[in-house]
Amino acid sequence: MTTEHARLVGHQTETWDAQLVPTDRGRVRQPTPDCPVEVALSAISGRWTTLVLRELMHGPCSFSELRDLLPALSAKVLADRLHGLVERGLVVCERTAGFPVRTRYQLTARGQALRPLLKTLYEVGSALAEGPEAIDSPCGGE
Amino acid sequence: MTTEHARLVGHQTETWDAQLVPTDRGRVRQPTPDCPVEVALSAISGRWTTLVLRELMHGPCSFSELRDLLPALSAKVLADRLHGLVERGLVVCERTAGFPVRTRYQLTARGQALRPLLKTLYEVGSALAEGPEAIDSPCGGE
DNA sequence: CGGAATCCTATCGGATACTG
DNA sequence: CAGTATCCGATAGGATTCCG
Repeated sequence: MTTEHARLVGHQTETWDAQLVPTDRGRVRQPTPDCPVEVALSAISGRWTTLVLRELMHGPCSFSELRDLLPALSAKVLADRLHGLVERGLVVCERTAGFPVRTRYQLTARGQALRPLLKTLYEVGSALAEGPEAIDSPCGGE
Repeated sequence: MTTEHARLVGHQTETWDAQLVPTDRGRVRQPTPDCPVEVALSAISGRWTTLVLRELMHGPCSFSELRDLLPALSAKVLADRLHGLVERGLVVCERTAGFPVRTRYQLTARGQALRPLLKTLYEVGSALAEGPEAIDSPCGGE
């Protein structure tokens, strides 16, 4: 009875895993935008986003530097990603006045907060990749 | 010069952040399927997936139980998600022989490996949600 | 240099209806 | 109960071309 789920949904008494859902914000039955998990997911959403973030974690970059670091990423998609990141306050962009224009994309403090997430993605992904001993599960079956 | 990036890409000497990219598998310039980060991302990819995983983390569920727990999730999408998870060896499905048919979706050991990821998503998402003190960044600008 | 504009295809996810 | 089948609108994201 240790991991029993008393999830009699139609009727009160719902227990939540304190590790997965520590606060009320996570007690959702739909992918609502204000659920912390959704917030984090949308921060890294979109193809190439984690790679762009990885480069920026390393230090500020100009548009072209990012293009050089990720040659297969098209200008349009890079601009899309960058705009999304700026929109969410994860990155700031500074531009020089002169010509040719120079840009400087840089993580904000909030953007830096994504570091542990990238780290965990890597760790968990590594664990999944190396261990194809799938099939059986020691879950808490009754 | 502590966090300088000696990323002279066109020419050798690339340094990698040992925390973000500890192994060769992550030294990629594109979203390749075998990069650990991509492996983890594809494990949780798709709308509703993290919610389905959350329920399964709590214990095995039948198809209908999942539908009750996530009422706004359509049968089609739930089936899609479940199939994807089974395909990747994160979940197993058992069915009773009799009638009516009963199912039992359960996380595998690999599926359980996603727990720390869900936890981190929640934590990082919470940090982002509560701290809109965006703008300035104490990054390692030169 | 640093993009924006346009176009085009693939896939996603939701609604609805039906089946073993 | 546990799905499948079909349809369909909305994006995502890549290629290409042009602009300040």
